[in-house]
Amino acid sequence: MNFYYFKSKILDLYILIFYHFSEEKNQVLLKRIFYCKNLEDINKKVKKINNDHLKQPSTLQEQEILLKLNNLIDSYFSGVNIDLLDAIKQINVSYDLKELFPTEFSQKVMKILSKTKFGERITYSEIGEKINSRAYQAIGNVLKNNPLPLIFPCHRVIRKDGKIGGFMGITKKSWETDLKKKLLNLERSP
DNA sequence: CCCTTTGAAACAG
DNA sequence: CTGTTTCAAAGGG
Repeated sequence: MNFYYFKSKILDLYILIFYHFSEEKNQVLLKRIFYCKNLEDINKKVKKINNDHLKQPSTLQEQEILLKLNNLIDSYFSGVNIDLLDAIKQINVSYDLKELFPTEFSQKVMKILSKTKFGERITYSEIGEKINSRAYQAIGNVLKNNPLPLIFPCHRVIRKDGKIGGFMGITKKSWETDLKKKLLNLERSP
């Protein structure tokens, strides 16, 4: 597995990406994305993975793809209406749906989430209705464990009472919930 | 089995 | 309007 990170030019935030690169397909296969507050955060996450063959991008091809992904994400952060789930396909970035979401329940949740577009919001309750479940906390659990935030826009899920809801496992006010707010705000149409 | 979980609803103050 | 209590189903240990 490889990792790559960059600092956003728009938001005060680092993005850390774990991925696998296939030279045959010239494709970056996403495994996990993290929002990080600072470099220390990144170090912790990288150490935690502690995979023997963990390395940074080596080939020119993968660097090229990652740079495109970097730019795509920063455009998104600057308020451009981009469907990341779709846009990454065009720059040879992909993911394995079954690997990311092994259970039936999580797949259903993510399928509904994938349908929410830029600027839209959905509530935990509405997701529950659509998948015929009232296990709201379990839905929150799936979203918390979302391996590819941003790509799968879990920040668009808010509470039914209009409150922002939790983010990255944190419910109280924090930089995590502030980030969720920022992400929702930048999607607001001008 | 036991515990926790990015929530909701009902209720108290 | 803020706290509590109960509910609910999935997932990890």
